[in-house]
Amino acid sequence: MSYHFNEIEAKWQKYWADNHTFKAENNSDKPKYYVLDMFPYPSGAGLHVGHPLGYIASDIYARYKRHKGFNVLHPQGYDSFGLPAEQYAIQTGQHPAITTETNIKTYRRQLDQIGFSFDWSREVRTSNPDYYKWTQWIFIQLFESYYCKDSNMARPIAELISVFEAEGNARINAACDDDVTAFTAEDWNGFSSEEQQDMLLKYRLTYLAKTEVNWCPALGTVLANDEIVNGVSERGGHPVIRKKMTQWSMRISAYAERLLQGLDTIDWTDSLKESQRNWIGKSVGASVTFNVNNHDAVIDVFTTRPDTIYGVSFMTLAPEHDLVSKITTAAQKAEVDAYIEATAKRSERDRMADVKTISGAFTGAYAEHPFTKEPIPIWIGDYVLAGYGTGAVMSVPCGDQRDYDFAKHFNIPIPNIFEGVDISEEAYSDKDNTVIANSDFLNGMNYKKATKRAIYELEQLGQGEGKTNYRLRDAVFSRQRYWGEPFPVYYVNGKPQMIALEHLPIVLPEVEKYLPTEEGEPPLGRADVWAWCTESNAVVPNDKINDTTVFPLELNTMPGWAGSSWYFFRYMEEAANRGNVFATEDALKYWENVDLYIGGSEHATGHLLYSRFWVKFMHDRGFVGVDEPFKKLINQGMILGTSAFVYRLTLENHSDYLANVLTGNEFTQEEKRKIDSFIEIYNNKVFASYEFVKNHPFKEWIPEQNKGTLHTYIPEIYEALRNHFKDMSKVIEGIGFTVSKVHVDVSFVDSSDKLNANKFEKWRPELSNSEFLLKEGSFLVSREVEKMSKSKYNVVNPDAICEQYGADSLRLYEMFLGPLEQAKPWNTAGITGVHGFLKKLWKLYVDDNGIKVNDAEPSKDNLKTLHKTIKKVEDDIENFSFNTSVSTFMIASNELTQQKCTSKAILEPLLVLISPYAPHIAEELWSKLGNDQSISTAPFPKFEEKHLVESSKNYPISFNGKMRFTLELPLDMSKDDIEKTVMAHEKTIAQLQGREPKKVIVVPGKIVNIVG
RNA sequence: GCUGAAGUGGUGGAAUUGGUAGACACGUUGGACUUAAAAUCCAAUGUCCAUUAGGACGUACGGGUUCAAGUCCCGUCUUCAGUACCA
Repeated sequence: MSYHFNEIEAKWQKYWADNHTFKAENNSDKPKYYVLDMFPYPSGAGLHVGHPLGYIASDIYARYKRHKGFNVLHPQGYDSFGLPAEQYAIQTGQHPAITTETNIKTYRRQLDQIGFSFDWSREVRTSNPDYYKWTQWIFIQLFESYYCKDSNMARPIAELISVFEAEGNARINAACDDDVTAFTAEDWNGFSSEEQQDMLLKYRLTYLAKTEVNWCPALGTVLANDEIVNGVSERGGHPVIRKKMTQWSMRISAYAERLLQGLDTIDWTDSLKESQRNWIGKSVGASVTFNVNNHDAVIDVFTTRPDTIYGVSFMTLAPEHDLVSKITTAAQKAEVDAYIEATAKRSERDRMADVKTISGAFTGAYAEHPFTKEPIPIWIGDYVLAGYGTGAVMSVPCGDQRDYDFAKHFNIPIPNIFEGVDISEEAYSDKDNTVIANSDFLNGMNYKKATKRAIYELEQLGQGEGKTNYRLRDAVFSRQRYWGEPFPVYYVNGKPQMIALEHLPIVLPEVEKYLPTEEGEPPLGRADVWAWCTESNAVVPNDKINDTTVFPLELNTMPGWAGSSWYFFRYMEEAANRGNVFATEDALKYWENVDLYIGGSEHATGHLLYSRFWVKFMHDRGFVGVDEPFKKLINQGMILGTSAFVYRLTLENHSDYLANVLTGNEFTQEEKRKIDSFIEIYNNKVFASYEFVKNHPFKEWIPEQNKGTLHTYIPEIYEALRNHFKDMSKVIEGIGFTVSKVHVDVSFVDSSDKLNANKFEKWRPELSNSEFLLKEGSFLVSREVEKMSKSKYNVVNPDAICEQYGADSLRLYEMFLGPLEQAKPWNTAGITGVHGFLKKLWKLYVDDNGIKVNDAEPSKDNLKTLHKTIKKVEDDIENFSFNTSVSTFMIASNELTQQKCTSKAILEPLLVLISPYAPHIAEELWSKLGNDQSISTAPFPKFEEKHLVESSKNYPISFNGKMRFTLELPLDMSKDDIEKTVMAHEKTIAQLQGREPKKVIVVPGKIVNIVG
């Protein structure tokens, strides 16, 4: 009986589905464990072998936890709103819901065939109205909340309103827009309803604001930064302009400090936490107000170094700063205007990328130093960004390198305010060893003391205060797209109104085209039935809009991160109980949060920050009990492709070339004609084995297809051409060629990098009848590691692997490739190693007569092999070191085969160890051993130290640290006895050649080292 | 520039606390079986020197600590990822 993996795998996948083997229970005596994969977007291309890597790892962990007696929640679903489906819809007119459905089917089939232990009964899809009903509900809750800085949490907006009614906003300490001014209870009560709504919007956790976006008029849409290349759109190369649009924003900045502090409570990688810390960008310092001379104006700056305030020798404003036009003197106006114009032309990217060019202009105006009252020239410079802080800097050239460079460039004085520091070459930015000088009351103080004192003195003057600044900006939440969640919002007199929970979901309307309207409105502007009737509480046709009972609905949709910011809570509830709540309290209480989250690092500052924000908000408002979504998080590394290249010859007639003329090589008309017809037949059809190119000095210069040309004279190839085309040497003499490197589909190449010429010729019509220049009888391709992508022909589909080797082989091999978190290249050739292991494993249990396992008493060696495997595998899984477990399994099966082990006492527990990795073969052999229950909850074997206890050790004997030979000695031998035995050994005597050792180091159980 | 991770045979990688560097695989070479191929099995395989015995070198590079360094310390280089005129 041999190992028929296809049959076995299909059988068990069906069994698991039919028996709901992996259904999680919401009521269980077992401890809970929640393992989650990052939400997949079901793309049209389906899965390639890189995608399941993280799913396999999490599946191993989930299965392991079941063996360890946990009630495991391991769900899966789809982040099914998104741009690709919408773009496909724009191109083809096909409704995104249909393509999404098709793509999900493909995904599901591919996932099923890999044998994941998902509880599919809990599947969610963000584009499903039953789901996005609750996304809309959360949005409403954000709208109905403000952030109270006193209690440091979100609270209902109603509380704020009652304070406004009773006493105005003077005592309110809340996160709000910068432009909020003070008002009294009388003011508030006197406000019109519209004025009150406007004011509340400045406090709400989601609010409407005019935000600058990258608007592409030609595409009629807003683009993300990475969709813009060199100032034009990536698609189509259309111009992009900065445009202000009214959009929903999320007041995530209110949570900056808590998002930062929360990082200390979760088990994430340092690099990930570091990215989030950088993104939040906390800096502690002071805000300082400078009066502008001869103007009724002030410049506010934020500085992290108030201690250096006496070193200020100029101010720099962003060219876009509002004050610039007001304060610029007539004499400087021309220069300043020219500079502003030049800056505006430079794209944000150019401006940021160019660090070397120092540019700026003097406004002619002066500010007043708060302490010395000296005039300080005000400059503008594009190294100051309008969007960060206040858009203005107090420039301290002696302490900041950029200020220093600017001052040097424009001959601005650089006063030195540091004691005993040379600043003639560069700025001195070391905070720790600073002693302040030339600074009046700050003289002699260190950074800490001087900072404190400077802030105190500024407060006395009323010109500054201590302040903490965060880089984190509020997140824009509107998208001008079709395929996303509609907002539960309609507008009365232009003011947003929320639709009550009982009328949700507001379902995405039908449109006849998925493009923006001609007027530049989002695609929902094309919907005919998209108005809200406050009497029937229903969506009604637009022509009913009367602005008394029927109002227009919001035209934007929500961004991709809306649905993915809370989906992990939805999984906690069983589908049957999801009707009236996003998840019941019991479910939320039982599952708490995700214990293990696995996914790619590209979500470091997007999804992973936004979901933390939403969870903290939901926690504040009492909707969930936890305030972090993901306790432990692991990033899986990317799987790269191993591209294959062939070397193609592009032929030219060189009969008249100098080289031939010089050698006296002449061609007759007849010969030239032959050359031409040869080229006609064989141009771009002759391929040279990589062996010919391998040692060429300019190998690196050989261009890829269509990427320039390089004439390469490779004598071996001429030689090969002459051999290949017998009796045509004269023709060959007259031919010149260019070699270019061409991607070839990796499925045509075998494990030894030999090309399958048949498959290659059938690939494309123009490749038929190709000629191959072999070296030593074989045609080799070259290989390079690149990102896996269709255009590089290095994509490997898991379907093909499952078909040829089976899902268990795929699972093992993905793990075997290397550490989970590291990027590593895929090379299908290596899979024969793990596949061979599974066959060997099978043979350990089954021979031609069926199962061969018996009740034989296990030998000492058998037990040793089993228990060292238990220990190693358990440690490995706990440390997410899955690659080393696979090696351990191989070693165990090699050893047990060697030992001719047939003992059930060994082979049965071994199956449990392997089952998280290769569940199908484990189930099959488990049932063959007579078990009638699935292996999935069989207890994990218990490690027993006693089987590993050794009586002797093969000591390495080193001389001056170099191992020369080994010696088997009893472990209970004393240090002295070991030394005596070793010193008396003939090999030791031979090594020493009569020398007297200076010292003998004996570490019992480890090593002996003889020095001298 | 900054932050983080990493650099080990032809290749993927192992070495968990400083203690036998290269486990386990792939590939390669040779052999067995076979009419042949596939499959399977056996052996060798870091580099160099040597017929053998054996020896020298060897974990990016240069130093250091130690009886002993892939592992610890200092410096340099390279690669990858993230981020960026962040005041």
